[in-house]
Amino acid sequence: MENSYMPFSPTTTTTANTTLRLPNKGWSQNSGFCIYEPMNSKNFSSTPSSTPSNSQFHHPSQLVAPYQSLQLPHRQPTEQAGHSLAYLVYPFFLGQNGIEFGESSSIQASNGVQGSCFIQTDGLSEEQERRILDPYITKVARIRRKQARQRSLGLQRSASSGASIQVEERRLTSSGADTDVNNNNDTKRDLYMFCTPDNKRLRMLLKKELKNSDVGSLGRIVLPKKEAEVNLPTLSDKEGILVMIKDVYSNQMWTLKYKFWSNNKSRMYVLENTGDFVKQNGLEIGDSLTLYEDESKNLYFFILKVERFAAEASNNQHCDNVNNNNHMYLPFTCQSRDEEETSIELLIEQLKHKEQQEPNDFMTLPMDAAYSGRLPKEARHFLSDTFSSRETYSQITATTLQTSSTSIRGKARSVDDIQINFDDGYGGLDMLPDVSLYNFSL
DNA sequence: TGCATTGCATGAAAA
DNA sequence: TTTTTCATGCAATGC
Repeated sequence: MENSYMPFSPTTTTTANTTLRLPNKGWSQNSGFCIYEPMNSKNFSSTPSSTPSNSQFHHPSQLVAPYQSLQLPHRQPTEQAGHSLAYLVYPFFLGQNGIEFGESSSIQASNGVQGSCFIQTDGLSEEQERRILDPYITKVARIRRKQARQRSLGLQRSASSGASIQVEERRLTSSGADTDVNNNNDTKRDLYMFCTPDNKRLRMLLKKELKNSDVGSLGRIVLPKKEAEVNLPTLSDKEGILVMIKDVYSNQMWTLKYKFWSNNKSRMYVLENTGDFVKQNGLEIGDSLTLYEDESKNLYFFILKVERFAAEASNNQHCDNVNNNNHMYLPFTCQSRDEEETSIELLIEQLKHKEQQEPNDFMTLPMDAAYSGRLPKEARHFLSDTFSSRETYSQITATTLQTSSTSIRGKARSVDDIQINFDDGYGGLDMLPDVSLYNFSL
């Protein structure tokens, strides 16, 4: 007897073609999800399917040229009145006090759509201003960031540390601004730190850097045991179960078999029938496969082709709007406290006048310094409109860009843009970046 | 017989 | 040094 774990409804299998949809009109919330739906093994196939929708969300390979072979996290550009393009990256990383669109009346989604990941760029409201200045809020935000950072680093949350944070929050909330119940709800909710284009919250289950045997002809991907046992459905027998996994930013759905082999007194966990999955997604050694689940236990996957990203970026191909949050190019960074005090303005000046300036040079500095009032007006305006708290983002990165499509022997002919990334610092190097971009010409 | 698939065994690497 | 994990080799099996 074969079990399956497929919260996604398998009833809608039409075409494997990636469809396009608006971010605010994502997968149907009521598309007949069923949990642990039995599946006839004879009818099983790993053929991808996609949920039918009138979606117009752009697969990155269809949206922006640089992603045609990169399959980086998707960035949805949005025209903002009076500003440059801003980009959001999916799966979007959710800051605890940060990108909570639709939750704050002071932050309206653009296009008149509540709950979208797009942001209005009008001036600060009084409410926003109050929140920015409210030290209590920023303190809570700091604590929550600490929690998120610990989780994101993959640390097992010990009972003691968890308790201490709770105590600290309780102490803060004794004024009545919050309750233990809310804390618990928040803690549970905080596990879901990413967001799909249609605003489903995701939590990361496991990440696998693909090896030769994973992308070879065997059609199976070995999964890390610890994460599999903790985060994936428990397997009672060797038969395994069928799982339906959806691409984070396309509608493509795959049905794979999740099972284990006995290995001495232990187990090896594998995904099987991955041949077509690997082939169609063009997976190669070094690419990473990350599994997520949403709050309804639907499974999602995300592919990051790190090696090719590094290779292409280092060849200065299509550097526009490529973020470097993987910190692959780090010619220099702020080292001393004095340097950290450097304003964003000075940082940009240093980049501009750096000898032999090349694309992907970048510097970083803490958000506090960036927010010291010397931030360029446009960038500050953008920040204010985007984030409800100055504490939300802790680091700023300025990166030079090659904006000219012309290059000589792989080197940029000119570097005429600086891209500023606002990095919340939650994710460390291994997590998908939470990034918003602000570009302006030198 | 040959090829593909399955799952156990082995050993290197990491903890 | 020992234990555990995991990449992969390879024999058994099925078609």
